[in-house]
Amino acid sequence: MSTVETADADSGGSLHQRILSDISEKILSGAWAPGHRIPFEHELTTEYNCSRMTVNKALSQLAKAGLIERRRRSGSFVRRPQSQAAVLELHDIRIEVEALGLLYRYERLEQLKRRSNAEDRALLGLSAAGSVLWIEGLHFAGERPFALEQRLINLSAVPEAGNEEFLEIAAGPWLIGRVPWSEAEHRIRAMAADEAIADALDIDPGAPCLVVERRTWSAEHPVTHVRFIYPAESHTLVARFTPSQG
Amino acid sequence: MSTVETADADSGGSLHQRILSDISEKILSGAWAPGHRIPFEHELTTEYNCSRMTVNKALSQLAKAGLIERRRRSGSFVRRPQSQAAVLELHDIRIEVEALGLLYRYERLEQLKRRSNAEDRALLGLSAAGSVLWIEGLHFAGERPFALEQRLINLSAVPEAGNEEFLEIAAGPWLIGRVPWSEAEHRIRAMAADEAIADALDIDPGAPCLVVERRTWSAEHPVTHVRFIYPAESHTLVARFTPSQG
DNA sequence: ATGACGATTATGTATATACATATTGAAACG
DNA sequence: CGTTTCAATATGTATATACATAATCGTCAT
Repeated sequence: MSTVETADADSGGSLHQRILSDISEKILSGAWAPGHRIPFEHELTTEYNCSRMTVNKALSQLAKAGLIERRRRSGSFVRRPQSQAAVLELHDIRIEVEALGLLYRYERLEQLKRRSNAEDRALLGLSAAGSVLWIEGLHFAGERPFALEQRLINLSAVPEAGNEEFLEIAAGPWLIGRVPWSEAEHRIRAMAADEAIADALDIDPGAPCLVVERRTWSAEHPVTHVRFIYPAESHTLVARFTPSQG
Repeated sequence: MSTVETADADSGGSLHQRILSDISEKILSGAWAPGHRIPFEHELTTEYNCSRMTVNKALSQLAKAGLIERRRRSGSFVRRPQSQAAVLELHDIRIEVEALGLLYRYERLEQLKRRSNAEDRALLGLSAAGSVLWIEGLHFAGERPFALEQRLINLSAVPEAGNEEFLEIAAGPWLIGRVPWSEAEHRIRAMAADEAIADALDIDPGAPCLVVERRTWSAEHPVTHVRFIYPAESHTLVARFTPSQG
């Protein structure tokens, strides 16, 4: 009953990688249904003629990826799909526009330094008052407005931003590189354009827009809140979901 | 210069877990900037007084998570943030509605078995003709329509679906559990409600809607294409982005 | 029957060791 | 001076081994 040996689909070269992909193939194809018990480590050990540590490495990764569930004394089992989580790629708008083969341009509409009011603090998630920077700008694709950006920057977290004039480059790309690593929360919804938005985006008032709001933290400190408003025709978000395999 | 020993923030108990969280804390806080060289494995070995395998396990995981980059002979380095990828949680609509404290109800509007036409094949990504199931249904939150669902099921992949009447349970929950594991692609956009949609959702024609389209494959076979149409007020998608930590 | 208890078992973590591999830096050479 | 060669080095992978831990099963006493 010795399997493999000749390798089905060598995916990475190392043994534990092959064990991993062999098993995930069985699960993803449905050959091993949810609830099915995966061979014990010592069985795989003889099947692949390797040590338990090698098998363990593969199974641990499968468990972390959420494909299997491991229970002491009982064995490892195929989990049933549950968390419908998808990976949403959020590109820089410049990239997005240039991918369409159009000329990108950014234009600042308004910029204002002020002491944070209650609404600012709510948006940023701040408890104490402090100064913030408010920026409104337009992203163009060719001649057409592509997206309206409304941004609030917490100057306590990024004081250098107070000295910048975001005239022709948006604050987003500027912030990346300055802020080390970040956590972010996105909210996506549809909205009807009000007068001001319709005017800026050159669309009809009441026309549907896609709104993407992002709140960003770095090391627990709120950094920025930004709202992108896209005319419905100009943008589609794409998210992919694949069970495992980093 | 011996650090830790007493443990800063025990996050999981095991040593390699602590090493991992110690280092990721340094990176995420910005203490170790992008490009910074992380101590060599043998240095961490003496710092934590453990074997190289233990250190290696932690660093390998950090590398897989994308926080660091490892180069032979040179060492490991903090990567700069790049791929703005966020995890989008897509819950079952029933869950979504019940989380709002409202009564959930599903009502089928239309169901039709037919031979796939060109549009069906484009939506599902099928090359050959075959029979498909078309279903339209409404999800209610209390008395109000919450979302309109338009679904196409590839009966070659899920023949049993042809015998079902999706009268009071939506096809989504039914498909999960029947289809082993899946890959999915989502498209999210805004749209103005046309007459038919406005009528079904009891909103004004032209009102903004959020549209989520999902294509699903299982073991390379197209399974279903579904379009959820939400009135703008009824739904906000939330996506979170955190650099690492499984 | 039922409950307590200990043996068994599979996984979880860690160790010391070994060799492979890629890359760097320096020495040797033309 | 430029090139080749080689040794040093850090990571990558695998092994055999050890003990910890949790869950299950059978046994035994109540």
